[in-house]
Amino acid sequence: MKKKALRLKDLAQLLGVSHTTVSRALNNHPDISEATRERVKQAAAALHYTPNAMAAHFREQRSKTLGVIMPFISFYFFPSVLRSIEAVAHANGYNVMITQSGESTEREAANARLLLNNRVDGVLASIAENTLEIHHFAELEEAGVPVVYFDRVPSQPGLNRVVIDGEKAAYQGTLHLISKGFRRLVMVAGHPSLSISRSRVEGFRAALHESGLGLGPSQVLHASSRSEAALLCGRAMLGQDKPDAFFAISDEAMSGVVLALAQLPPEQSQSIGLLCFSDGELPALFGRPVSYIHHSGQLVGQEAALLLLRRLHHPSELTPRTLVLETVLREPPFDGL
Amino acid sequence: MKKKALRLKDLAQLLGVSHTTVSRALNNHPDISEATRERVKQAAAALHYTPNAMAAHFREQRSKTLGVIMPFISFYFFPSVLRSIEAVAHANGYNVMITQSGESTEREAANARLLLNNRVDGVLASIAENTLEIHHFAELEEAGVPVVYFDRVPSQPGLNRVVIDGEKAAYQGTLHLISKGFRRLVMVAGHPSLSISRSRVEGFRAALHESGLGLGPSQVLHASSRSEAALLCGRAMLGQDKPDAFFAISDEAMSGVVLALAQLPPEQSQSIGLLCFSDGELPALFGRPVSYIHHSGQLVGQEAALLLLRRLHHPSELTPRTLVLETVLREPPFDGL
DNA sequence: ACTTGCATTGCAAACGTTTTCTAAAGCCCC
DNA sequence: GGGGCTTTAGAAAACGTTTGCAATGCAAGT
Repeated sequence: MKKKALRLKDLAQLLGVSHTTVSRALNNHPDISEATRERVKQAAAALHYTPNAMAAHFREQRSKTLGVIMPFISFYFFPSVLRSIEAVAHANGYNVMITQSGESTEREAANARLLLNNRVDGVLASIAENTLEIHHFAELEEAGVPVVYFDRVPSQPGLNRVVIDGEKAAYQGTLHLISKGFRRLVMVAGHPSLSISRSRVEGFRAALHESGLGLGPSQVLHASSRSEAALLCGRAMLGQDKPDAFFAISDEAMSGVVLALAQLPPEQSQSIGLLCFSDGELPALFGRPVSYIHHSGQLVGQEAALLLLRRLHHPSELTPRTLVLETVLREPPFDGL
Repeated sequence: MKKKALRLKDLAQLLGVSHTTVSRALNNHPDISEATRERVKQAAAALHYTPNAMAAHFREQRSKTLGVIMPFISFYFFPSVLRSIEAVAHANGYNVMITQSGESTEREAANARLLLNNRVDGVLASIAENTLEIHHFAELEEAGVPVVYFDRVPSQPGLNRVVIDGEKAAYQGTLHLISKGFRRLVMVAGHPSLSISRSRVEGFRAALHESGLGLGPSQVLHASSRSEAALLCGRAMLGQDKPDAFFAISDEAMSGVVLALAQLPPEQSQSIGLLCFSDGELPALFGRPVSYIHHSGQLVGQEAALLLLRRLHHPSELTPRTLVLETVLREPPFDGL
């Protein structure tokens, strides 16, 4: 089955030229005449020459590959990001190598090292819940591998990031809920050390304060999964000071809320206000009105990949930048099905 | 910023041994004494030696990388598959390189060629809607790169596949709906040339025939996206012979159904029976009872990756096999939130 | 003492490509 | 018709690792 692959040298021999010429012809080097170039390309196609990218990358000392580090390729958000990272990368001649940290800083560091060993040209990273030190990412930068963080970004200064203004969006979202008449708001956030949690909680807090409502002790729930969100939210609905609206920081958190509310009698749950940060696919499906702050994973991935490519192609532009994407609050009914 | 990376040779020089010895020590070659091995490893760690995997892979003529070809890293199903592929691959020392065909056979072929150029050790593939010829995959096998297909598999004989018995599951699911008293069933399928569509439609048809119901002309809808499913399903609900149950072949198709039903007055839609093939995350969220045939993307990815690894490690076991995974029909209420 | 065998280490080749440097060939112009 | 220039092509080096084989040193066997 496995026959020896045709090499540049073999192709050259068959054509009666040197392998140098073949290489140059295939790479459109200007030194090669139109005639030979065509002849070489035709032969390469006819004989199914398969260039060994490994050898080329090794020789060139760059892999033409972008590494990705994310917590999980979960059902929410990250797939959209990955999808557009892949699209942008391939459109620009780069491959994509993915790794998942599983929310473990240790595995995140191991992944960073793995990508470094594989000499990826750049890295796109969304950090794990517990990651505070970013020594493992600093090592990448020191080795000349630029890192662009997206969504879940570290708070250290001087980094390249693609984010939304979660604080502002949460602030506005909270005011929106208040303007709708809701008063006992509960935010369902993620792990407290995550920047996205912190900033959105801060926006929530600010809006409540400004509206004279203040932030009670149990008005922020921290849940790392859908089921945890459901649990905490269900528990909140059993207390005496029942929430009249939930503001979830992700599709996943909102899913938990919806699951919890489904356990309650309709008359108790139907008037509850719901708002979440979302990629936009899920809210229309919940079977009840859910407003959302559109946070496009597609856009995040695209911009992060483009920013990384820009850093790769113009290494001189060294000033780290944080790209803040726009968000829009959308209310049902959502058109276009 | 970018300083020259420490090489095996440099490390050897610093230690006063040959680079051969360093290589062997780091790879736990038995010929190296315990003492030197330790000394080398300590030095490597202390000096942050970063082995150049590109060079090693090139030399070994294998990339320790699995390639993945899928239509889209969409919101449904495929992320789960990818997630476990990544997990299994890394647990076994393999990297993962992903590509999306975007439902285009041409891009699928280009991706196959790309992966071949990159000398991936094996490929996991789920084919595009229109793919009938699999010449581009045959080329991989001819070059010694084994291919394992999952979920959307070609129908040619002699291939390695991981699938579910969609026909049987659809047959049983259809009988289930009939036993619940539904009579005017409509199946929402995908592109008609996809094997998963064909087999599930076949099971649907068989069950209808066996129950003496027969398959009317407009009882199978073919939709390639959520919005198309919603459109066709909404149109079906406007006809005179309104369906009383929908059987969707994916989470995505069911999402379309749910969106369409949400447009109708509750009294018209609430009694409609709903069943779909699903990864299991979505059905609980729809805000109305939806039964599903559990089709675990996680399991599919895991088994496909394991099968591929088995082929890589035991190339002698050449007989192609099709692994058929079990499915379970689940009905609400779903426990565990 | 000389050989045999074993444990440990080193030398050198090889993987397939790109690229720098050099050389040959063709051409123009004096 | 030869000097200098341009165009084209080749020779050789380099990228960093792994590995077959040779070499060394030492202990044990004869």
